[in-house]
Amino acid sequence: MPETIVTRFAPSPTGYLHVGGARTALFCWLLARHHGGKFYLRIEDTDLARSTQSAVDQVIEDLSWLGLNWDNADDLMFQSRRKAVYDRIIDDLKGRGLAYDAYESPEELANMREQAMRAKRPFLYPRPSYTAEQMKRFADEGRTPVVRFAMPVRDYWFEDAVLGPRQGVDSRQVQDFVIRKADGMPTYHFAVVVDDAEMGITHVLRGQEHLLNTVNHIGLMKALGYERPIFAHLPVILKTDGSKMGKRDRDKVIKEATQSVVKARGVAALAAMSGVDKSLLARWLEDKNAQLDPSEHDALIPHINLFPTDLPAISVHDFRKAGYLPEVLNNFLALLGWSSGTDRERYSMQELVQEFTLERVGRANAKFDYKKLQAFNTETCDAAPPDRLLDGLKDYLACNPSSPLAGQDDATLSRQLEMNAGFHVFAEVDEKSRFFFLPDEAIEYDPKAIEKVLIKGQPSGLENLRALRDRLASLPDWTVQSLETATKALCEELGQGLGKVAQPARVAVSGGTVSPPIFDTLAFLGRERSLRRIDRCLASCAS
RNA sequence: GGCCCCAUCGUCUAGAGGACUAGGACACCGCCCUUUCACGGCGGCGACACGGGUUCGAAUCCCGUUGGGGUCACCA
Repeated sequence: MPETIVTRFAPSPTGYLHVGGARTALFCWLLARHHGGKFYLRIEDTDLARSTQSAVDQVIEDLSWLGLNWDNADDLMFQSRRKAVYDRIIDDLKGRGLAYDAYESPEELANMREQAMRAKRPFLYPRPSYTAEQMKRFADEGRTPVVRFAMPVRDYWFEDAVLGPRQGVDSRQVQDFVIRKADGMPTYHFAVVVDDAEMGITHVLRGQEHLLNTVNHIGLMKALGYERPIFAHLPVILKTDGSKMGKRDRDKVIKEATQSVVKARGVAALAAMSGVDKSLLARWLEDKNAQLDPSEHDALIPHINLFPTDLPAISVHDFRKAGYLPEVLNNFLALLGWSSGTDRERYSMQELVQEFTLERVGRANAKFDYKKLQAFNTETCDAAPPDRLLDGLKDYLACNPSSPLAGQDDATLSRQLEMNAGFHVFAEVDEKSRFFFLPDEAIEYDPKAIEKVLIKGQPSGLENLRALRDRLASLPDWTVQSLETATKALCEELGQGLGKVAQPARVAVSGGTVSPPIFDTLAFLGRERSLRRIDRCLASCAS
C-alpha cells in the first residue's frame, strides 16, 4: 500500500447527487480519513452540453451537508478548464503513433453496430487505414475527426481490491476508443486517467459499472507512463440509483405496488382514495405496456405503501428535505456494501473513520431499504442531544421554507421537538405541529374525527368537552401540571377514562385525532387560544 | 446476444472447512406500555438458489445450471 493514500470523488455535474454517488464519495472519504490521507473533489464536466453550474453547486452542497470535506477546497479541479493540458498529451500520443484521427460519423458507427447486431456478432471498432481518396472525401465533406487511442491488443487482467484478482477481459474484447471528441473535449476515459495521475490518486474507488472501463484506462496509463493506482469497484446500489433505471422502471415499480394493494382492496377503493379515474386505473393495471402520467403517479403513491425511496432517482437532497440527519444517512450508506464483521451497526462518523477498511467491503449488489434508514434516524434522534436536534430541524426548515415552523424562534422549535419525541424524521415534527401555528379560525375539523370523537357515545365527547372547558377556564394557572391535575380530577368525577376527555379536546384544538400529548399541547397553545378553539369547536358542532 | 460481476432470512448483512440447531439489524406478526400518533419493552416467524463433485466433515473449496446485476457511446 502506498505511503500516503489519496482518493478522490469525481462526479459529473449533470444533476443532483444520488445516493449511489454519495456512497462512493463516503467510501473514498472514509478510506482517506482512516489512513490519514487526502480526499479530493474533481468536477468531471467534459460533457459541455450536460454540465451546469447549478448542478455543480448542488453536488457541493450535498457533499458539504454530508460532512464529506475535501482537501482541495481552495483549488477545485474542473476538467472543462484543462483542455490545453489534455490537448498537449493527446497530440503527443498522436505524434508517437499511439493515437490517430478517426473520421466515421456517429451515424456510420451506429450503422456498423446495427449490422453487427443483425449478424449476431459483437461489434468491435476496426482500426481503419484510410486511402488518400477517402481522406479527400472527408476533407470535402468538412468532417471533424475524433481521436482514438490505439489500444494494444492483448489480455488485460488486473487485481481489484474488492473483487479480487484477475478482473478484466481477454484480447478479443479489446478495441480502440475515443479519447478526444469532435468538439475538442477529451472523453471521460482520457481525462480520468490524466487527472488521477496528476493528482497523485493512489486508490480509485467507483461503482462496479466502471469495472470494464478499467481495461481502457490501464491501456492509457501504460502508454502515458503513469503508475497504476489501486482499483476498488464497489457493489451497485439497486433501485434508487436513477441513472440505472429509466422512466419505465418508475412506472413499473408503482404498478407492482398498486397491484398488491388492488388485490387486497379492489380497484374501486383505490380509485376513490387516490382520485385517479377508475377505468384509467384498471386499463393501466391490465396493460403491461401502459404508463401513467407523473401527476397520477403522485396521486397513487400515498396510498400504495410506497415510499419515495422505493422509487428510482433518489437524491441526497430528497433525504435532507424529508428531515433525515446527515450522519444517519452516512451510517446507513456505509452499511450498504461495508460491514465491520461484528454485530454492530450504529456508528458515528468518527467511529466509521476508525473502523473503515477496504478489506471489509463486500462484493454483492445491495438494495436500498428505506424503512431501515428511517429506523436508524428515529433511534438517532431519540438519543441525540437537544441542540443537535435543533440544528437538524433548522436545517430541515431551511430546505422547507414554506413550513409554518420556518419563522419560529429556537425556544419554540425546541419545545416542538420535545413534545414530538419519538418522531422518525423532521418532516413528521413539521406535520404534527402545524396546527399550533395556524390562526384559530383556520383550524379545519376532520369530519370523521368529529363524528367518532364528539358525536358518538353515550356521554358524547361533546358533553365531556363542555365540562372540560368550564373546568379549564377556571384554572388559576395554565401549566402542564395543573392542566393534567384538573383534567384527571374531572375524569374521576365523571367516572370516565382519560381518553374520553382528552380526545375531544385534541380534536377541538388541533382539528384531528393526532397531536402531541394533550397537556403539552394545551399548555403550549396557551389559555386564550385553547379556550377559543374549544369554543369554536363546540359552536360548530352545535350548529 | 457477446463479455464481465455477483448469489446466506422479505431487506442489509455476520460467516474466511468442524465453534452453525446459521448470529445481528430493519421489516413483519403477537403481547405489554399508553390520553391520540408515535417512542419503548418482551417474544415469535424467517435464509445457506439448484445439481454435481472434493473432504472423515461444506453456507464456507471446485464445476455446471438457474437467477440477478453490469457493460458493449464522440455519457460519465
